[in-house]
Amino acid sequence: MGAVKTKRMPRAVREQQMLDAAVETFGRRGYMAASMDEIAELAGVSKPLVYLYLNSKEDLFTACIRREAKALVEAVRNGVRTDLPADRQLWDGLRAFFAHTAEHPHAWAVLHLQARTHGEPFAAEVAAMREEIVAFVTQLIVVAAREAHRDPDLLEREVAGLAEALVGAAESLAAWANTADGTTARQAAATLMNFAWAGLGNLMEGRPWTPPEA
Amino acid sequence: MGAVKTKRMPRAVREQQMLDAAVETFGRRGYMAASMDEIAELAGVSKPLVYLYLNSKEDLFTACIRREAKALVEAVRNGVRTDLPADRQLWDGLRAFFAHTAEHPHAWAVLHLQARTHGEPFAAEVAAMREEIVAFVTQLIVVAAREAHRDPDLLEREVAGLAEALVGAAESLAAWANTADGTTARQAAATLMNFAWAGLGNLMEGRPWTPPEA
Amino acid sequence: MGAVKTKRMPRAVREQQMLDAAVETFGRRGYMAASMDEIAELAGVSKPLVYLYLNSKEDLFTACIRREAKALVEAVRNGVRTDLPADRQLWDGLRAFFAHTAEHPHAWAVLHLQARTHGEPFAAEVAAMREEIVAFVTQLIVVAAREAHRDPDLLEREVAGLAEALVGAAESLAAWANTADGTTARQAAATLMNFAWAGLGNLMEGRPWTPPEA
Amino acid sequence: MGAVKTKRMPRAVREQQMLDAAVETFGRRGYMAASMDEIAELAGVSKPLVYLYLNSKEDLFTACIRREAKALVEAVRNGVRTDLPADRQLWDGLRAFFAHTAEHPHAWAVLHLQARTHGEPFAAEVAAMREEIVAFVTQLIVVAAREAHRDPDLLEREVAGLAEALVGAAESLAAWANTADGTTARQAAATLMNFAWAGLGNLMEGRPWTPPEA
DNA sequence: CATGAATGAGTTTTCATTCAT
DNA sequence: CATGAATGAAAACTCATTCAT
Repeated sequence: MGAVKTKRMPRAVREQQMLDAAVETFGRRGYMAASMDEIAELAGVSKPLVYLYLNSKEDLFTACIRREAKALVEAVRNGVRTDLPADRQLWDGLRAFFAHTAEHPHAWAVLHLQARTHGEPFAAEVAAMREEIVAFVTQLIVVAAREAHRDPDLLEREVAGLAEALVGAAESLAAWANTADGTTARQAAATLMNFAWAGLGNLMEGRPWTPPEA
Repeated sequence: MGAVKTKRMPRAVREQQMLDAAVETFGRRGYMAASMDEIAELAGVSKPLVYLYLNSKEDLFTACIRREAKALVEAVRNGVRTDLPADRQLWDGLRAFFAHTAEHPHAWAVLHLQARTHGEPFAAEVAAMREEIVAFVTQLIVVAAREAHRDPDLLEREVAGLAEALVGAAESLAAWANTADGTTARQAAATLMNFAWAGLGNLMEGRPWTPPEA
Repeated sequence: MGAVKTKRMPRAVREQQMLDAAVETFGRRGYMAASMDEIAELAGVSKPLVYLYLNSKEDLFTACIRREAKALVEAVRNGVRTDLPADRQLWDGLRAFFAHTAEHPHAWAVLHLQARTHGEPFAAEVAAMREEIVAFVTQLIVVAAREAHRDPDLLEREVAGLAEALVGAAESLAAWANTADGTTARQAAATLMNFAWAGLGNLMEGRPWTPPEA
Repeated sequence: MGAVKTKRMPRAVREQQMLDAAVETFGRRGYMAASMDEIAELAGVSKPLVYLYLNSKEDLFTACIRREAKALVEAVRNGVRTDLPADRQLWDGLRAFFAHTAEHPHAWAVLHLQARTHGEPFAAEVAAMREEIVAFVTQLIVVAAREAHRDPDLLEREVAGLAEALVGAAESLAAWANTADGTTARQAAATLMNFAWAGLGNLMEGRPWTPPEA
């Protein structure tokens, strides 16, 4: 599984290999239990090279978080077409989210578990990403309320908590969805849409939402 | 801060003091960063005594998880009267949950963050507790469906995911709720009830839920 | 040569053994080149014990400097009887100094070479000791001038430099004296007395050397 | 601060730039703490080039010592006119010595502190230079004795120690003199002349200090 | 029972040094 | 010539864990 020991690679490439190895190791073992030795070996390089390029264990971890946070947000963004109705956007976003976390379980472990468990420098990094997603969801809810011709002011005090709960539920279901095979990713999204959108709709109007194309 | 150094305490008491110290230290520093030295000192005993009673760091951590998992489940159980309607039970359970996690932040950190972040032996321990709670919620949903004269079989495939999502949302909101003061604990429960119950009700019937004695 | 590996010694004793080993190693190899491994092995203990008792390499080095500086000053002090005439005091002090440095070459290397070569924290420690000795010598010169019924005010501006030069010369001769056997220690003292005291006498009798042109 | 990165310099020039950088770095940081990376960067060349020209850290350090020792001896030599009387030669030599060490503090640190602190290969190098200076001073003393029409044989056994003490005092005063501004360099020389020459004169006029009790 | 004394094994990190291009 | 890429070896420091008393 370790990369083929090719010699003399350009720095940018080697750095990505190191980050790959680091994400896997941090995700598997946890931040503290992961040793730089193991990461270096998995990356197929010597430890000094890891330090030369990434400075320290902390910096390496931060680099992992940044790369994976960016990748996750982009995956969700790319899964959504902003010209579609809000419910469709949420549905697509959820599916992209579950698909990405299922495909990159170590990255998800780093973001969801490790980064939050090891102090401010790292937690803050992930909190920023999370806020971006919560903001996206919040905006979707507001748009949905507007589409339903509801007065958004009335909902405003609830929206923050709702978005927070929705994102929390999604994060929680990610682990659940990733246990079984790919089908469940879609199912998870469906479950959550029903759970969330129907609830929201009920708040605002009263009609359950159903996933498109069966 | 450390317990008063009283000599000759019965073993059971000493063990609890050690677990108190361990939970606080594990919660504060994380499993790996917590040192047995610090725990022993905080407990007011010598290190060999910790080993005599609790065998190893792993066993000590496991003992912490077990004790706190049990305490949390009991807190939720004690907050609920099974002779009341399902929605009331859920509402009471959520409030008890948020109250307990707010009162025992280190214990909650151990269960929610540390235990899940450090490999199977510990994660499994917490998963067991979680399943107990999910089962409780699942049963509440089934009862609610029955109270609403709905065919529970029709819902069965959804119920697992719903309960999972509800619990996940609750866990997620626990951190959110614990940031501000006690009022928010209640608010968190209310938000979650609206989010969840209204959605469920919608699925089954179509009536929003409102907290009692607002 | 390493201490006999006796187990379970009281802390105070072990600490002295460690300092012995550290002084020898620092003196022999230099501060940076000395490894904690080597010191621990020479002391006949494991490295963690060295850290447990002396905290860090820096602290260990500082402890060495303090102990040896104190020992050297005390050796000189004990060699001098303050009720004797000034020249006799200087003679006795010099002999004590040369004897002590000859008997503890590693300690002298630590104080004279290593401590001054590795930055403020350490240099300051030695500078304090040196000032104590310079002050002692300065006072002897003043007393000698008074005994010679000379006006000390006239000399005041010179005395600082003279004491400094005398101490410097002594430090320099210490290495020279330590090369050969014990006899040379006495000879070194005699040489220095001749060098210094005769010069001082000349000064006080009003026959200073004056620089050419201006 | 680093030399301007000009391409294609003749080897001799590049080597001098490297030595400049090395002397500064060794003087500032100490032999062990100085890293080849820092030296190469300060010299404005790549690390392999340093190795190509100077072989190893040890060789580089030795080259520094040799160059600076030679420079110091030459500075003293050039400051002295051998056709003048001995005391004048000593006075001029001391002034040249203090001036050179004040102007090249890093070089002086390398010679006086670093080289002597890091084992035989280097200490020997400096010892050679020192002996050259001691020999020069010894010869001056002998000449002075001859000028004073004294039998030099009588003094022979003392002269070595006197020269040693004089040089040691000078080395010691170099640090002292370099703390304040240029004026003190001259003062240091004067102090030392007074100290030394007067003492010598005393000796030769037959008024040596004699140790008590034989 | 309780503890001061002690350590094996492992951690992160740094550095002098060398190739392949 | 010149350099970016790469590493073997070792250093300081920590920690869970155990005896001897």
